[in-house]
Amino acid sequence: MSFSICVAQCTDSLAATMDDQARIMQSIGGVSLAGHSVQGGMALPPPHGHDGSDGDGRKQDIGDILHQIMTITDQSLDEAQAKNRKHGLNCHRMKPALFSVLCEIKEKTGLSIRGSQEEDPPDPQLMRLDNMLLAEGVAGPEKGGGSAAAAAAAAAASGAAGDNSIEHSDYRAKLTQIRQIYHTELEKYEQACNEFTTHVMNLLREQSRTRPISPKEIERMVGIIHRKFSSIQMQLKQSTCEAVMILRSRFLDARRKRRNFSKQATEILNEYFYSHLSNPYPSEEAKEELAKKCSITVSQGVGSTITVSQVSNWFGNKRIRYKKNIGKFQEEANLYAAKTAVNAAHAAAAAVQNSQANSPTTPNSGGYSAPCYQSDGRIQ
DNA sequence: GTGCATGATTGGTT
DNA sequence: AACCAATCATGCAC
Repeated sequence: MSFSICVAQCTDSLAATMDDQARIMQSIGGVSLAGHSVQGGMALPPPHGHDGSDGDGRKQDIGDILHQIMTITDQSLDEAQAKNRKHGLNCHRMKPALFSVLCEIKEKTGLSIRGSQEEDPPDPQLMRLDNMLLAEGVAGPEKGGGSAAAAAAAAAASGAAGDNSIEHSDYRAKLTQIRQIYHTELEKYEQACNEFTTHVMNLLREQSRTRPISPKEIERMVGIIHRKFSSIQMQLKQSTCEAVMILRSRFLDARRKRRNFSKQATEILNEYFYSHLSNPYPSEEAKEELAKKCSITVSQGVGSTITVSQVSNWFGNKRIRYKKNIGKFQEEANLYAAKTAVNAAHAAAAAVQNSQANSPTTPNSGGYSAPCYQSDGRIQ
């Protein structure tokens, strides 16, 4: 975000303070100081003129110091001449007293922006953002403990415990990513704020040697800087909230999105379906078994995990679609019938190896049986 | 872009 | 609660 803007704005504030300084000098130009009228800044008597008397000497002191202040303020501080004057000013015996008076006048003339000095009531929008970030687990202590990766891994490891566990783990992983970015940025801003505050404070302290700057003024400046940075932080919070909202909506929408099962998973389901065509209603245990089997292919890097309810959906869809158009599925049915037959044959061969009962297996012995449909089309 | 395949959802039925 | 049937919405081959 715009760190440079903040810096620019703070620098503006500094420039404004410098303007204030000039105005003060003008305003006190006609003020009677130590009983003597001092004309406008630049129309001061020459700094080194002497008229002999002690009183006049003191007047001369004040006039001298004021003149130096004005010259330094108007000119570049880099100039060698200004350096000399600065040095002269610093060593001037009247300087502390005059600066103290100038600071007092500055405070009294109301140049301090009292309104902004007052403690602002907490911004309701900021509070909303904070509450949301806290509720979403972005701000505040980390939920559930452990790292994001660990949390995601734990969620994934729980497998088919919940239908949305995988999506949920994805959601949590992404949320943690947002959280990390948020905290990193926040830390960066705080660091930048501290650095900038220190820099400005040093600058003001340095300047306070050449122009009257009260500690209150420095405090105010720090306040201004902090406000600027907190407004940037609010932008960060807002962006984070938006990111969370987008993530949420995507997560919810994702429920409706579908991904095709892997070829292996479909094969497993089809094998079961066609080998149980007379009663293609797997029990809860069978569904769990199938879901497990299908999900194993995931660990081999294929497709995504399949839940029990997905297996139920698949069988529901398959039954209705098979029934609607048996002809279309005939080829597929024959294919899987042959497949299961071969499997069964292998199994049988392994079981009764070298057995005398080595009769050839019929295609249907593998479990394939013609479906029995009632007159209304219902699968029996 | 279009049409088909397919996983998910919804409302009704048993 | 499980299932059916219709429908939605996306994936994918062409």
